[in-house]
Amino acid sequence: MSLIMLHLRDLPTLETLNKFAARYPQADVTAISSFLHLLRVATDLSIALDSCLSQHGLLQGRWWVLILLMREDNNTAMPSSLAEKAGVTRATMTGLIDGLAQSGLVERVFAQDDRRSIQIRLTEAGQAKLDEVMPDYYQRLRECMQGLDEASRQQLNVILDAINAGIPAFSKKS
Amino acid sequence: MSLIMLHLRDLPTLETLNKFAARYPQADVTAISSFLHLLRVATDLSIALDSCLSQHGLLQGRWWVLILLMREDNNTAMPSSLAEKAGVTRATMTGLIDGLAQSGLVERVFAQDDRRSIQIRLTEAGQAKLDEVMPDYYQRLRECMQGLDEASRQQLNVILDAINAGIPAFSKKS
DNA sequence: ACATTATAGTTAGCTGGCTAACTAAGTCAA
DNA sequence: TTGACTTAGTTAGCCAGCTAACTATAATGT
Repeated sequence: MSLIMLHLRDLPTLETLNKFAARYPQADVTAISSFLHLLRVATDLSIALDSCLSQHGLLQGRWWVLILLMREDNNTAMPSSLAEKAGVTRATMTGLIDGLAQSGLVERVFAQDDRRSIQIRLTEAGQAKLDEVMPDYYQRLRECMQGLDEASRQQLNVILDAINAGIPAFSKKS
Repeated sequence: MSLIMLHLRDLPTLETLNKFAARYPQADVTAISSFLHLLRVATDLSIALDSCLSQHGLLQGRWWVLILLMREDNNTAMPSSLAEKAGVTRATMTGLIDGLAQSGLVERVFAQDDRRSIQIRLTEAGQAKLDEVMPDYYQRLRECMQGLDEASRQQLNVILDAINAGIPAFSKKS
């Protein structure tokens, strides 16, 4: 589950935005500004998450697979289901599982009823790794978000939903 | 300027969050929820942006370089300056410039005073490409954000600043 | 003046995504 | 029942980032 997005460092000044808006009348200056700000903060959060995980020898993709497995009742899921939930291709999931299996954090269990499919199971070592990483991750996240009260968090969710609703208009094919 | 981040598709339900919070008492459920929501929407926005740019034969990295050049007074900048503003390494910028130069959208101009450094200049074709892409990008972005009034955009900026202030606590090395 | 250090850019090789093509196994309809 | 289709997983090869090492040039200090 890696996402490619802008690695913005240098957000435009209001002056720059107005210069561009003068040439391109379609520009909605506050929309652009909020959009870039959102991508920028999300980028930095993602980098911070990488930094946290790397201190435990994990990367986002593999970490997320472990979490998805722990969510399951018997800590078991099919690769195709994991791929879908993680938002990666099945090919990518094969690679993630290879890495996790090599580290002993998950294991492949062959199904007897359908010999095409296999089950991926979180091992004890995998659970132990999560028990090491998650408290650190949750503690850091708690501290990161502590400047935001419940009302602001709620507001943020409402705003994000509104933006999300507009995304089809952004990515339309025409 | 590509950023690696979660490609989250399957956000946890409240039930799942509570299950994790029961095992890991450090968990701050609303913090986790808002954090993942933010990464998810940013991810989808980035994918939408990719989709828009690809219809004009561009990728985020190269597109951003063109914009940075257009921001400059004489449409000219040094590779190292571009790298810093784009948030990529100089090595990556070399590759971006190679691609843009091959497409004729920028050109390398050798400096006479310091023979180590070169200047990158936006060509007429590069400006024409921006004049093709930016109206489409701005129009799509306007439509995407049209569900958000000015007050909400302002709120979003305040919230993002608050989160941004907490990022050092997230990525601290200890 | 000349050895050291710093700076600008490039190259080589790694990584973790991706798509497309493939194997193997199950399903279904003529 | 057998040929076409679907599904699960893997493999091969591409791409755009990255780091580390390199060349060339400039600046600095003794």
